[in-house]
Amino acid sequence: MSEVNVQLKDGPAAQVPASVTVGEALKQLDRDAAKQALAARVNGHEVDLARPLSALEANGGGAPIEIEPVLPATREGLEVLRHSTAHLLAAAVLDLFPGTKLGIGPALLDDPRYGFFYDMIAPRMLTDEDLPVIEKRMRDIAKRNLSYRREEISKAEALRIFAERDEPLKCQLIEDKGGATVSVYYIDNSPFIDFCLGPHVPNTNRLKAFKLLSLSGAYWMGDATQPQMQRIYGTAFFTPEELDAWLKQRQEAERRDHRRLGRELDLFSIQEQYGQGLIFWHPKGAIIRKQMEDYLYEELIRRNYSLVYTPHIARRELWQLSGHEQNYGDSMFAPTKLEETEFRLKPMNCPFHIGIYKSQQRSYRDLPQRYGEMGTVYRAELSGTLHGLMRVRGFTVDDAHLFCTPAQIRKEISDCVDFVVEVLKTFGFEKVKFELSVKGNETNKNYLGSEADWAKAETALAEVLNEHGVAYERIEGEGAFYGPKIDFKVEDAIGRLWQLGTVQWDFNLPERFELEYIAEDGRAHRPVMVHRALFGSIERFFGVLIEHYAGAFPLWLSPVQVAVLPITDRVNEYAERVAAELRAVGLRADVNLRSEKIGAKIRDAQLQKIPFMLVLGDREVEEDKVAVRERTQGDMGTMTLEEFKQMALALVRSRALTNT
RNA sequence: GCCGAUGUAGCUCAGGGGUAGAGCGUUUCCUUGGUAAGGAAAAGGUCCUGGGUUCAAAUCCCAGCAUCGGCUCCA
Repeated sequence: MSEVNVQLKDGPAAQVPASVTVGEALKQLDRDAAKQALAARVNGHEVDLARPLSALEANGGGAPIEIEPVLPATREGLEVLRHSTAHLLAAAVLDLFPGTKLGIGPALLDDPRYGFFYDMIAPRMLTDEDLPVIEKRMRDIAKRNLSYRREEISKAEALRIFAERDEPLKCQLIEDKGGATVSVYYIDNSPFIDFCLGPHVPNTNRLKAFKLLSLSGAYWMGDATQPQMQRIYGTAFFTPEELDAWLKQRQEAERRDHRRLGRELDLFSIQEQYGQGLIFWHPKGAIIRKQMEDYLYEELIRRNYSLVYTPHIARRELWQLSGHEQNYGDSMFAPTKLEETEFRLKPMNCPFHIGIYKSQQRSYRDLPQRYGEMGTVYRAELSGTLHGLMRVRGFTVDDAHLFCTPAQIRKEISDCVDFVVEVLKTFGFEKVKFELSVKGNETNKNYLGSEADWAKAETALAEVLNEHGVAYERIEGEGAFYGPKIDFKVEDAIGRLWQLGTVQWDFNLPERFELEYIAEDGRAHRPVMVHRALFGSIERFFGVLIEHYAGAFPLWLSPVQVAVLPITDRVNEYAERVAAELRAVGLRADVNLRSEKIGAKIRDAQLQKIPFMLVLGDREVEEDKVAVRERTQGDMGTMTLEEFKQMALALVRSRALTNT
């Protein structure tokens, strides 16, 4: 019998019969690893443990076959586990609902919300009540310790098998993706078979900690014109402890939901009777917004922007000239007519800023022109997409448009990225995802601008990001049709990514509006235009901010900065005087005169996440001092009111993120 | 817009074919206290809206609206 040399990666070697499986070979090399392994990498390729070595390509020159276990607690291990659990889910559904047509069922590793899903079309619509039943069946199947069995068959054979089982979606996948031979996976003694590359765990009893999470619709191939399938989401871990910890963390995260905190802290509301997706900023939310805007205005002026204000509606022809009506008309509110003239609400501010640019002839000496505005826009978002402050129909963009010469644009973009980084730092965002979105090769997007334009712009954007030491992901096909852009996104409490600001290069509007400046040569030239937003939508930024701080804002943003808490009503007057003095220097102070014990007043202030409390009793009046309690540090002892004011004002002025 | 779920007091939620429930909050009274809940009483409801079934609907059925989780979209 022929023998082959095998070697554990970075480990011992051995000689084994060529007929053994990968798992058996691994056992010879490392008994412990073989026990734990979910799959293995053989010469760098992930395969099942049950694959015979003879079926895998031998190395030339007698070099040993390299085997590496795919272990739990690794990304690859988790992927195998979750992917196998998705198969188990499909097996359970097929068992319970014969005739179900399978779509796709991948593992999800980078989505903090879910671990896997399977898309399918069941003979009847599934409901939430089916999930526990399906989950139970999954457990039953898992306990039967059934094997995941791989087979390699010809494409024609695979098509025949899946056609026979009336799996049209699988047939389409095989047609689209399959080579001459394809691999299929069975779960033995179950009705399940899938067109799949693998690898998978050897058998179902490796799946011990999984949970189905939710049911939703999903379009086949992600295309809204295709039939809608049902998607079941779930997650899986190696141990029940890991699963429990994850579920618990998820619950914690839900407590940080900005919609919940918005209500509890009285920051904002959305009122059904006034309209979906329209935000009411309550006094406490509004004062935070004011701080955000003040900060930004300060920076705009410091960075030599010009502030502008523009209208909320404009003649329809403007949106036709700008191209918004043609390209985004579906998301614009319908026109409204006045004395034979049609107007439309603005979905963007750019045409207005262009109007200001065009209001006079521009010389190269006037450039760059940087127009900044908190511009409120309205977009007809589909009802199903609305989400708290994150996705709304009316919002305010901290919008700016830069008009410059080609020679200036590199510097302008660099300054924009610098600005972005500064803003994110000021608000304490550390985990930010930057994306460089560039042209793709889709045919449905009618890209403007030459290849050379795109290449030049992309290079400039990439270089600027590198210069600022910003890690980014390059995404093809995500660029706007009119130019490449830098987007940045942050996560909400449960890990959904939301886009905040953007820096976009525009090849389109300067052409459409025939923008010009007179250059040194005395002739008219076309300026370059950049769109730039930092918060993006102030509403969305606020929503993300609420979740980021779980409502416990830094002092400078806190709606109430100081809660003045008299212990007895003998000191109410002193408390009022202290609050008045705080307000006189610009600190936001509230006095709690309720007939409650000090513990209750402190509790109220803590729950409202007020940064500082001043506890005032007879002793403080006597000494003319205040007893300071900080939100997280607790009792800080007494000091004079003057000392407290200086401390608080210093924290506010520096926009400190913590009070230590 | 599409698929699924949900809609009961200001908030969080229980209940359920025949007087509408709790906790928190609110108001009033008592209490004047030293670093996360003092006591008592009261007020507070179109049980989302509209239709249907029924002697009787908040409860069952249908439709609509809104919200939630996704999908699609996202300048």
